[in-house]
Amino acid sequence: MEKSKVIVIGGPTASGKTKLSIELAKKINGEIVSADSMQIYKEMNIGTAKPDEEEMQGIKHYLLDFVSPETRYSVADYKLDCKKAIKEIIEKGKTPIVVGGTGLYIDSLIYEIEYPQIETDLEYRKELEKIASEKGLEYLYNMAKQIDEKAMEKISPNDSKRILRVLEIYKQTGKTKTELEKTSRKEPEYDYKVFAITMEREILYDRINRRVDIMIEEGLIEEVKNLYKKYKHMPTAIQGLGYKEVIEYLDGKISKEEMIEKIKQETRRYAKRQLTWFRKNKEIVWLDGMQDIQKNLEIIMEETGISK
RNA sequence: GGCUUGAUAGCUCAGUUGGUAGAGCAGGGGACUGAAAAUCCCCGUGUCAGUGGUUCGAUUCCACUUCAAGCCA
Repeated sequence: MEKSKVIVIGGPTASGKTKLSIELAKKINGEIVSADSMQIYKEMNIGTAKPDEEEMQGIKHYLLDFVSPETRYSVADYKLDCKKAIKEIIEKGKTPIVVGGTGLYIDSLIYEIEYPQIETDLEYRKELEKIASEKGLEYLYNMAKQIDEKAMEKISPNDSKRILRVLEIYKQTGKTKTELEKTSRKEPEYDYKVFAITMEREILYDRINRRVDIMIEEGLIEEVKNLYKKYKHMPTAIQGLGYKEVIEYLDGKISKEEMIEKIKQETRRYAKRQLTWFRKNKEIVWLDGMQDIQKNLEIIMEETGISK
């Protein structure tokens, strides 16, 4: 039996993914699954540029606005949730359109990466963090090297998160990261067609700057204030761009102008990293974000062979 | 109008006792398998304001010009 087609649209922040995906969904009877590590959180709307009801134009969106900011959510969760959403859409006889800027999430999907079903061992992580602060990160780096020399060839002695992960994987699964990754990629269940939007850097940066100004006008500071008041711990949500900068401002560490500039700059850098990520995928079909939206829809329909 | 100080990378500046120059920031490239909007790695040639002079050789010293800041009229 032929695999069902799933359209995937990536691209940097502020490149017009939301708009394009909604137009596409309208045109081909599709539904949208978000692939965005921050838009999953509830009460984080302005800063994540989450589409509102009006923008969605009645198109159903999955994996948006459904996780508490207190929750620790990860790629492994995403992979499962996303597959479930795709299945649901296909069962309805519609076409799934996966849209978002989180490259890692998209890769977990299109390469059908399987993650062992385990919970993050926070105790162990704390323990490791303690060792790092007492004996230095180098100590952990060497520990990791003992376990998985091959993996460490690619990991910098300064990359604390990856060093910890190598150790955590071994502790929790008894296998090394290298061993696990040898078999983690499975045969994709669907026929993924991946697109990514790009545009001239200068124009993209301009759009980002403008978008940040709009976020401030729409009440980003208020939004963060409320979150900050309500939740003590936001393990992953707090990492959202803009959120930590506003908190620095609220704590009086930086001025409002400095805060705005910082958000803009960090967002520009983020967009650059996103582009680097998507560029790595040689199968990707690039769309020019400055070109007419109808033209991009045509390209997508031609490449996927989906009409309707 | 006179005097003083300055003019070096996109920005802020350092430097060359005369042998064509280097930091921070900005920016660029890359990595990425359970925090990923995270985390991390790599990348610095520019008429040294312009013109002329001294010199084997000037971005460096001298003169003039232009521009900027400050001070005095």
